[in-house]
Formats: sequence, C-alpha cells, structure tokens
Amino acid sequence: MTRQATTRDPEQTRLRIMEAATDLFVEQGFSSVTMSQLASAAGVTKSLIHHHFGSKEKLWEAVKEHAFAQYFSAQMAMLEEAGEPDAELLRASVEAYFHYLKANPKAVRLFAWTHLEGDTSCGDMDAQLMGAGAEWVRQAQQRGLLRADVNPTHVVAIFVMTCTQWFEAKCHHQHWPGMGNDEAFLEDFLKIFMAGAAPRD
Amino acid sequence: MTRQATTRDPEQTRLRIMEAATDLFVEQGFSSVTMSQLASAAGVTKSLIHHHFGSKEKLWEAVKEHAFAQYFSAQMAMLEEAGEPDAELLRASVEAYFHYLKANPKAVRLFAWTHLEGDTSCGDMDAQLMGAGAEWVRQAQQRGLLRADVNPTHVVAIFVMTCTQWFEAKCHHQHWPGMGNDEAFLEDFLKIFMAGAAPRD
DNA sequence: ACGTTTATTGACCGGCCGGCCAGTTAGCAG
DNA sequence: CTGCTAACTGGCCGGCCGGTCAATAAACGT
Repeated sequence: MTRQATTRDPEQTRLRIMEAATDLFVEQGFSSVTMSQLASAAGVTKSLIHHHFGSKEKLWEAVKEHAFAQYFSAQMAMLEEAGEPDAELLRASVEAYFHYLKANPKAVRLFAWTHLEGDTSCGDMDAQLMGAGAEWVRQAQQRGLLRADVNPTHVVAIFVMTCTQWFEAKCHHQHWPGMGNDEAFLEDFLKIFMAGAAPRD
Repeated sequence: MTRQATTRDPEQTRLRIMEAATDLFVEQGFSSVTMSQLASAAGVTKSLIHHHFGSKEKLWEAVKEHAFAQYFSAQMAMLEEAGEPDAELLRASVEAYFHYLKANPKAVRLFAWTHLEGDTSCGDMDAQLMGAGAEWVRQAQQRGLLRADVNPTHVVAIFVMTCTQWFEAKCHHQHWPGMGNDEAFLEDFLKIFMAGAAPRD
C-alpha cells in the first residue's frame, strides 16, 4: 500500500492529481472534464489543484508533457537497442511499435486528442524520432535490404500511422465484419508491408 | 446571394443552423462549443436552436447523422461504379478513397471526434461498406489477382486506416523531416501496398 | 521553542452554461 | 377577415463553471 496521508507529501499529492487527471483527460478530453471531477477523482480539493498546477490548462499541459516524455524515452530506447539494419529488424520494429501502443492505450488516446486540438507541442520530439527512424530505413535501402524507390520517411510513417489508427479507432472497426484480433491484423499487415517494402526483383 | 429572411423559411433556418454547427463541432468538438456560439454563428437565437433541435446533444447527433449519411452514400456510389475486380482497380479504389478524404476534411475530423467519444452509431453503415469492400477483395483473391493468404477485411482496413490517419493527424506529421506532400505520400504508399498485396510468386 | 514556509481546506465569487417560457409575428386554411 | 399553428424572440433561471482568498495546520530551519 502507498502510505496514508497522515503526514503531508506534496510530491505524492502532485502525482495523485496527475494520475487522476491523466485518466479523466484521456477518457473525456480536455473541455468536458471539470475541476470538481478532477478534485474528487484525486481525492483533494479544487483549490489544491490550483495551488499545485495553477489552472486547468496548465494541468492539461503537464499531463501531456509527462505522457510525451514517457513516449519519447520509450521510443528512443527501442531505436537505440535496435542493431544494424536488416530486413527482419524492420519487422521487429513494427511489432515492437504495435505492442507498445497496445500496452499504452492512454498514450494513444492522448495523441488523438492532441491531433484534434492541433497541438504541435510534441513536434520536436516527434521529428527527432521520425528522423532517426527514417535514417535507419535509408541505411537499409543503401544496403539493398529495402526497396530504394520510396521516401524513407514515408516507410516509417506508413507503419506508424497504421498501428496508431488501429488502436485509435478500435471502437469503430472492431465491429467490422471479418475483422480479426490484434495479432491477426498485425500478422496480415506485416505480410503486406514487408513484401511491399522488400527490394524489387 | 441567398434570400434575406424578409419571409420565414424553417427549412432554410434548420440548414443554416446545421451548417454553422457542423463547422463549429468539426473544429472544436462537442463539449467546448456553447449554445451562444452556435446561435451567433448561425445568426439565430439560442431558443430557435432549441425549437428546431431540442437540445445541444440532439443537434450534435443530427450533425453526425447528416455527415455519416453523406459519407455513406458517397462511398457506396464509389463501390458500385467500380467494375469487375482486377489489380488496377484496387489502386484506383485507394486513390479514390484518399482523394475523397482530402476533399472532405470535415468528415475526417468528425470521424475522429466520434472515435474518441466511442460513438458507434455509424456502426451498421460502416459494417456494410466494409463488408462490400472485403467481398470485392475476396473475389480478386479467388481470381488470383491478389495474394490469398491475408484476411480480405484486413486488406481494406489497412488502406482505409492509413488514408484516414494521414489526414486526421496531418497537423502532427506534416512537420516530420522528409515528409512529402499528399500526392508523394500516396504514391509511395501505393508502391508498397500494391506490391505487398500482389500474388506471391 | 519559535517563526517561516507551504500544503491544504472550505467558503465564496462573478460569469456563463444549457435550457425554459411567455409573448410576438408570420404563414396559412377556412 | 379570422383563428390557428408554428417560427421566432428576449429575458430569465438555477446551477455549475474555473478560479480566488483568508484561515488552518503540518513541516522545517534555526
């Protein structure tokens, strides 16, 4: 158990607020969540949230920044532990990205809300990841491991966007007739994607 | 010019409200739009909106239903005017879908909002379209025009999801380094997708 | 032991929210 | 012209919104 608040612990309190806020914002988006909701979900008063975060907007920013930072470091770690480019590593990267999103549905929804808001605060972070991914594809192309007649950035974008949309819009397409489960879809996507990205004979 | 309202025209008024509401909801989502905003954007009073639509929620439902109906009929028309299955027709379908989304950014955003809301009211409509698309792919597979070792529904889902995400998250990835414009991306996607969906040699 | 700081509370605020309602006016059937 | 229906308006309401503030109490330096 986490310690009961017989004694004060501002950092713990900040964390409790952030966690409750993350859950609520992820579920409902920014504007339909109220401070009262946030306060009761975190087990604190509204005033305390203002004391720690200043305003509802600033809390939202803090939640997003925290989630983006986690996403960024997780992705960077995955990129760095990837070894030398080869074709199987592309498959492994797609699988790793897919399973990361599956394990982090809150991050997926948070991204979706920020897409709609037009928030570009995570732009630099995203650009850095995408740059690294595209560079990796470019090297694989030069070694003849992937077809060289496509923009490397587009190659990464295609699998990132497919994985993202799979989880973002799951509530929609999980009811489509004949649609398989996560693993079945991933398998079929990989068949098509890997064959399509292979060098032309 | 549309006629000035020297004379009353309830249908025209309903339409004006729907159009203004569509623009606002598409831009900001449901909860951050206020009735006052809607009223002034439509050039009517709040009460009149209530008179015609009952409540803010019902107006939102009406906007969604209208947009989905348009989407549905447009897609059905595209499916029906497609001829016999062949490999080039798959390319044409992807291009048609991509350009439809490009020409209807409001529909794209409306879909995104409903994804996040978990709204499944367009489920039957979607299922019908997807069923038709998958059936089309199945026939192409039986004729040896497409690889037969993948779920037909997944084939359709892959290109639908990629196109959707391209436009839904455009504010994000348009700043990624090396990312091309709409047509360049579509071309690269088609290279990979068509090659990957082709029969195995 | 004693200030100082700061985490925390509850009461409170002006304003706007969605919605309602009584009243007015345009269209329309007879 | 006369009712009647329905489109349309302005004013208003109770309630909740995000936010403030003075008061309290726990932690902490000295």
